[in-house]
Amino acid sequence: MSNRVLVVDDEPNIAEVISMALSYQGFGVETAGTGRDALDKIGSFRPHLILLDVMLPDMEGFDVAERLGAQHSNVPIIFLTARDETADKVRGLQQGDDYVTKPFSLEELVARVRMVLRRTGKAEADDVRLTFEDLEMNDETREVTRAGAPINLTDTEYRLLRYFLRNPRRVLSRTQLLEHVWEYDFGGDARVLETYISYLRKKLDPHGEPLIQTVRGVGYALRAAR
Amino acid sequence: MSNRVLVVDDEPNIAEVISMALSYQGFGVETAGTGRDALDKIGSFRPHLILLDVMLPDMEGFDVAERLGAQHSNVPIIFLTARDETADKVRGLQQGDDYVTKPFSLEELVARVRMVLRRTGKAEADDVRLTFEDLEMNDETREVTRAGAPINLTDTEYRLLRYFLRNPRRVLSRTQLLEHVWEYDFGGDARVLETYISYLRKKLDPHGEPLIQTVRGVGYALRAAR
DNA sequence: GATCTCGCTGAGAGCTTGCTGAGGCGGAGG
DNA sequence: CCTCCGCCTCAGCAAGCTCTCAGCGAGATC
Repeated sequence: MSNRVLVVDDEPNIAEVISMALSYQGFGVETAGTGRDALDKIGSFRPHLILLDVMLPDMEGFDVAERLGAQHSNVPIIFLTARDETADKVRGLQQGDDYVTKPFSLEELVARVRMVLRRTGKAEADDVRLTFEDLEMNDETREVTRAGAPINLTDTEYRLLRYFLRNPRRVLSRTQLLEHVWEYDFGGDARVLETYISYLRKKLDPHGEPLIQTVRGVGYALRAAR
Repeated sequence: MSNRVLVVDDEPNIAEVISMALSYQGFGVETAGTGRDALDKIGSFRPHLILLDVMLPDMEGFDVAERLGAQHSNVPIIFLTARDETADKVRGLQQGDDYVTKPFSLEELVARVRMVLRRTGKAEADDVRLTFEDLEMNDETREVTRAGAPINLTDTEYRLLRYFLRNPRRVLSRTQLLEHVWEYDFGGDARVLETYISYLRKKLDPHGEPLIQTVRGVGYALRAAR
């Protein structure tokens, strides 16, 4: 059985996107659009973790958190908040809680969710070690090696590679990659992706077979050459 | 029992073509030409999914969607829209919704329909793996093998073969193939098809018996030689 | 068997898609 | 304030794919 996450956001698009990303990674997911709704669903769904938008139509996310605390003391919460609401504005962080500022990339969000679950000891078998062929990644130390040789990656390169490692062999579309690795409202030139694929290949391939295959007109896949 | 789809488009030709493609794939289909008509039929037909043209004679597709939301909250909608109406113009996407720009290939449309149904958990049996004789196709990784040997296909070759695999043994007419694999208003030389059949045979047959049979004067079929 | 029609395939033009090197910009750290 | 590093943009180049065309071969018809 996998961990359950309740997503509370009044923007259906956002709730949807987050929900898809999480269920893709094997989490059980339910969504709620209002504070009331959230409080209702907590009883039946019994999530291990709650993703909670700070701004909700009927009440502040914090109020939800407080009422929650009264009932189901120990469910950790990750708050979703706009970037300009500074960190200290996020009051009421209990032990185990965390927050993420919008806009975020789905990769980042999923990473936070895993981290909080691990921290609060509610995580299932954790996949901290990701491997494919002779490529290894440790998501706790952020170390990456190929055939034993250490590889230095920048943050973006790292998150891109991690998304590939979580979806090996599968063909990932440009859109999918941009949505997951970049911030979800990234509006810039889609060719960044190609640049980063190029960076990754340059760093990974000197130690062996090419691993990132181009599927022309569709996307990219992490797989061994044929 | 299979999934039901309501097709709403005021162009009878388009509605017809889509309807045929979907019923061919085992979906239950009804069509409506106006917004009023659509709202009427939803009650009796109770579709699992709605294909909705954005431009309708009596009202905007979005209005239909809104009224719908009021009544039958959770039916996902796929909007059909002209290519130049940019993505963000497609407002009001609810959870589970999607959109497709015209012109599209029927293969693409069917793929979207399946995806949305799967996403909203209303899908029937999953068909990610397609096989025929010793030929195998995995639609997630886009890997194709014959007798275990991997085969590299370009995008068009892949989509053509997939359509064959979804309709094995059946004789498929040129028109049918062109409509499904190419964009439905493809105006070019119909002989592309022959070229691609030739490409496919060249790639598939070295590993065994010929699989794509010509039915002279009619079309092609995927079946073992006799 | 002759003729005609339909289908097959090799070659190649043109276009789309992807790759990569160079550089500007901005933030972090000294 | 200056420097360095990582992120993103841009433009030119390369490669791959799609489609066209034409000539040939194989079936069909009489």
